Amino acid sequence: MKKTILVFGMLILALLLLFQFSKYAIISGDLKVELIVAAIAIVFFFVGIYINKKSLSKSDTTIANINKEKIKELDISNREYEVLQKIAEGLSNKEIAEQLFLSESTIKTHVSSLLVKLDAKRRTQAITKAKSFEIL
Amino acid sequence: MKKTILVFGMLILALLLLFQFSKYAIISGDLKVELIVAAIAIVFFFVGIYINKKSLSKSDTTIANINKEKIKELDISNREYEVLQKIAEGLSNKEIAEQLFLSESTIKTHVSSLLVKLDAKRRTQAITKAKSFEIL
DNA sequence: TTTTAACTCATACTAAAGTACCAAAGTTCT
DNA sequence: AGAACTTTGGTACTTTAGTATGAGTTAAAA
Repeated sequence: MKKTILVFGMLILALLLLFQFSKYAIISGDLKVELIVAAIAIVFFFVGIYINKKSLSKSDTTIANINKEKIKELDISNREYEVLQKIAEGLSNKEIAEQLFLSESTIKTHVSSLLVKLDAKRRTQAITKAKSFEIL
Repeated sequence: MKKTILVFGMLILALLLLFQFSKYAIISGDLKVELIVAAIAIVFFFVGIYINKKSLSKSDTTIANINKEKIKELDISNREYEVLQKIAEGLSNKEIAEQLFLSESTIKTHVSSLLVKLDAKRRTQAITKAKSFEIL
């Protein structure tokens, strides 16, 4: 967040400087008009691209924010969420157990409570529901 | 495709006109320098945004094209793909059988061959692999 | 008209997945 | 320290999933 503000601030500052410089250059006639116009065009072209990308990634972040709230809303614990992610990766209970250094029965417990909390009958349905809740 | 080329052509033409006009305006001194610079900046800013969006939507289309080719490449038949989609929706073999008016054993046959073709051990892994292949 | 490929279905298994119930150990908050 | 919750794990059992194999049907291509 702070980073974004800083970057945008710097950007605006740079643009204002460019603005002032171009005005000065045109009036004093040090540079050719074409060059200045082209420079402004190019700079603002890329600024447009940059801003657009920023706003797109911002909307992604917004979705990511909804996620965490939804997870809390569904009362899904940290471990359960971890297991959910592994399920979505296509791992079996045994493989998840190995990766998290837990027993398979523990994974089964987590999976069962996940299915209840997500109102799913199967792990595959848990994946689709989780995605519809924008949790994954 | 033709539409895109047309739009881009018009855009470039408009920009060249703007370019020439700004040159004329600055030299003849009809308009204030600030206004012209601001106008160029704004126009190119939005052009940047526009181009960026175009390129993003283009890449989406490309991904959609890869899909069908990849399905053929993996030698996945129509029915198998249909079953794959149902799996991704989180349905059980029984439910898929009911929806497609087939027996459960037929679905099992399709699922098994899908797992082989996608090189997956489980239906959940089939989902993730299919998505990585941009098939779903 | 064969042949090929896709689609269908069955049986008999094995292997996972999932349920139900219980219980101990560890955290966190008061 | 005690309450409340999370995490962990076990047993026993039921239900799906998945494999292997074989076989009949259909539609299109050679």
